[in-house]
Amino acid sequence: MAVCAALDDDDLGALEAIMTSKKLNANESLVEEGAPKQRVFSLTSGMLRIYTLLPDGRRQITGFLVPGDYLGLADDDVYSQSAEAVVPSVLCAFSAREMDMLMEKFPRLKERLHLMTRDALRTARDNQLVLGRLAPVEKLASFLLVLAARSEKHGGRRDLVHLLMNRIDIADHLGLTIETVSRSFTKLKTQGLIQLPEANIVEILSRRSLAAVAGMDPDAV
Amino acid sequence: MAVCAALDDDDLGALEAIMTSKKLNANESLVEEGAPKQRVFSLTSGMLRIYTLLPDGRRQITGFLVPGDYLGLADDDVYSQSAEAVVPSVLCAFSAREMDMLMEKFPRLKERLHLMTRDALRTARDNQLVLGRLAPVEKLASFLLVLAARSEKHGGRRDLVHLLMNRIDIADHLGLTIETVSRSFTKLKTQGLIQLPEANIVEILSRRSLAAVAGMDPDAV
DNA sequence: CGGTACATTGAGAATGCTCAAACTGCGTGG
DNA sequence: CCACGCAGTTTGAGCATTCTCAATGTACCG
Repeated sequence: MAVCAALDDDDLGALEAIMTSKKLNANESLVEEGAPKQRVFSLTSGMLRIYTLLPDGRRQITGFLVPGDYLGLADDDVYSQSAEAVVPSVLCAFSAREMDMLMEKFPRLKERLHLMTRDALRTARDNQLVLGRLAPVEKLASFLLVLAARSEKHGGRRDLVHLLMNRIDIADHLGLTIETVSRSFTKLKTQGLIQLPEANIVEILSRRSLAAVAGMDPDAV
Repeated sequence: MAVCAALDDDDLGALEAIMTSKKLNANESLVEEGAPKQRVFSLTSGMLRIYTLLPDGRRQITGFLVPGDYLGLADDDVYSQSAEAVVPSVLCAFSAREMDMLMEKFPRLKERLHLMTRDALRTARDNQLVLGRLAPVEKLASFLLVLAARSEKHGGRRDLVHLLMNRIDIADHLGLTIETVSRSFTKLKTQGLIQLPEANIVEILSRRSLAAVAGMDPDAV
């Protein structure tokens, strides 16, 4: 197993040399928006939520990190967002300075991170579409499809999603209240598109119909 | 004047060698989502809207490009979004292949584009906060402050914003209807925060209050 | 066997949307 | 030069949806 998931194989030796491991408990904070970016991270196991707070406490979770994801792509010298563990998590930590030096030394590592940054940008823009133009049930359907695709990519079943985050997290990610999230789950259940054997286990019964509900071209999924 | 705005001075000569100029009429399409990325662009004058469409016609404008902005940062081999001119615009066009080669040759150019990509990522995430957690008047206030900041950066007055886009564009950017956008303008006017001498000229009377309405810390502006 | 945290359901209120009409600025043609 | 039409914006009224507040349900843990 690649201890530090998904970084460039050639450079793994050099990476491991400067890496330290870090464990987080559930809901433990990792970085705070506005703090100097001294370290960057690669998530090994678990899940992180990346979020911004408004002065009055409203929260927008801009995304959830899964193993293989990198924390610090968007930031120059300060973190632009806060990050917390959703469940107990393990990360590889690197000094931001040393990582910068390593990137100069290993162009493929640099290229890899830039690829991930472009990917993150496309994802963020997809999220803008979801937040700005989808109705609640559509938002939830879209979210479940994203989670299912990730599950498949990590070797899981693409019709079975394990929700590591709770309803509050989902609501703060989709721009809804927890009640509306819950009602949206119920609607998808009633329509026969999903099953909820447990509150955080989703079985997708009809991928195509779910995609149609998500306001997408069903063939695009 | 830097013909191709805001690219690295050292590399300007090499850039100009591969560059061609392109003019667009208002509402003329530049690139379509899904098409192969054969060219990238730098906006010289005018304004572009970057957007995604849902199959049923709903539209999310993820951002507006102003002079100096670059089109193609997020894309690998296909455009991930469509782009159209808001007003008559002039751009520098580059072959994507030649630009890639130039990036290898001039590290500072590459670095510059990666910096712009990170910046775009932070902006996209800010937009997620706006779309997910702000009320209509807050969204509009936030949008006006962004435009004002850009106006200032380009040598204009920071309390005077010229809206090049129409209400439909604003609505599709903020996840609202045009009626709600219009009513939000009226509210900001009534509260004495802005004046609208013309439908597309906004005078900001109180920056701090506007920031407060936008759900931000007034000192952060 | 409570107790706690989380999720669901219900009822009423508030908000934003839909549909419709009026208003404004501007260009064209009588 | 004015009338007209057109595109864009604003305003109004009613409706649908989502949010708020409250209660109930459920699973897990000490």
